Amino acid sequence: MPRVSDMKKRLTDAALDLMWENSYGTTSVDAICERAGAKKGSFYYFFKSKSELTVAALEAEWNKNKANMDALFSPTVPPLERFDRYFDHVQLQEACGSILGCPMLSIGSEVSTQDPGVRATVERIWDRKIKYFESAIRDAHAQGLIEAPDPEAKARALFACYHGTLAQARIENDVGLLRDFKQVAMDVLGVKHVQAASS
Amino acid sequence: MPRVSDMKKRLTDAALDLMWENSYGTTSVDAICERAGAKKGSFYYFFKSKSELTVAALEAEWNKNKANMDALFSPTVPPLERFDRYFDHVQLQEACGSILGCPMLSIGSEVSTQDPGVRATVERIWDRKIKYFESAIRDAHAQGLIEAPDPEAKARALFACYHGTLAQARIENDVGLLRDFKQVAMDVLGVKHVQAASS
DNA sequence: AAAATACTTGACTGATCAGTCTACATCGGC
DNA sequence: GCCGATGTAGACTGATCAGTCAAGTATTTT
Repeated sequence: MPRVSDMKKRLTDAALDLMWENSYGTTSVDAICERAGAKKGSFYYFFKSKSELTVAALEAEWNKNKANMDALFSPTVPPLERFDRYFDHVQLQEACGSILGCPMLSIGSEVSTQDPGVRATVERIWDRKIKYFESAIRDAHAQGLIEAPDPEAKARALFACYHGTLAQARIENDVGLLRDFKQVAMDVLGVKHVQAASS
Repeated sequence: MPRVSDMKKRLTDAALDLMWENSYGTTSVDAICERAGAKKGSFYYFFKSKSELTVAALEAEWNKNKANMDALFSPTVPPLERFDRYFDHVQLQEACGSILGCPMLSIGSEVSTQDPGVRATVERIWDRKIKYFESAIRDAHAQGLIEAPDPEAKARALFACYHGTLAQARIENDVGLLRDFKQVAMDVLGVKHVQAASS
């Protein structure tokens, strides 16, 4: 066995996988250990509880995705195009498996009244994501592309719609909703209709 | 004890309460029994499993709300006003406690990969709710109030946004999002902006 | 080679889980 | 007054749960 173990990562990966496949509440420590190839003792060597592990797993997942978000929402990209690229990216990821947004949403709605630590983490990560939306909206407003006197509120509203669509798409196992979301986003942002006509 | 017991209702009520306060997965049969003042035997006299109870509870809740939905979405009401009234109604209910939409959403995202029976029930009830949206959208389109060549898709998109906002409002414990949703709904529907000015 | 560090093992505890079972109570109908 | 139907009571089973712990094994440091 190596001096520095990869078990911590294996545990957080396993946890996120299982919570995505099932749910936070129904994912047991035993199951996480089994999938990670760990024994109980190892789990509690690294983490004090399932809650603490979840926090670590979510933060790790965020860090993995941050660079990508930075690129997609780069100020060098025209503001409305940032959303375009982002929702394209989401749709692509969603088509073939898990992504940060979705396990976070299901975990979020599940623990919102239960686990304060996990809840705070989810909110913290969401706030960071909303920041990307917000600055893109502010830029779009400044360029006169949209009318958004309150970028923060607009960002939050769009984020909520986006998450709802993500959740619905998952529950009904229908990517169509996600495919159409780009247009919905433009509507919510208040962009003048560009009829993506059939020819 | 009366000939006909109210225990069935007490059990479904207790179940929905607990699932709203916590979640589907973490709500145990024992806890439901305790809250309903029932013993294990009574529970399994009425229901074969937690899953079956949940289905019954959701259907019962829907039936309780159906008349209200019919009134709010009555064809006698101008189509866009139906949404206005509905989201007002939702906001009011949400401000002081539970409502059908929300426990259904959290249960839905939780069991989407687990319990097929509950999942099917959630989808069935959602489909019914979407029908209200859909016909209002079709009417609005017919009256030239909005441009919606595909009312079903529009209804589903709006429904997803609505649910996302509901979920977000709950998680962040912020009714503001819900208050603003009427405008977002109009945007998604494609209604020309009516600036609800500050005077 | 000894000691310290970093990690692993798996048995164990006590609580809680879903679900079963038999015995019992209360009622309307006769 | 008794019978069948509708419901209730609660002990019990075996599985699974989160979390503990003492003992062990590599690997690096000294």
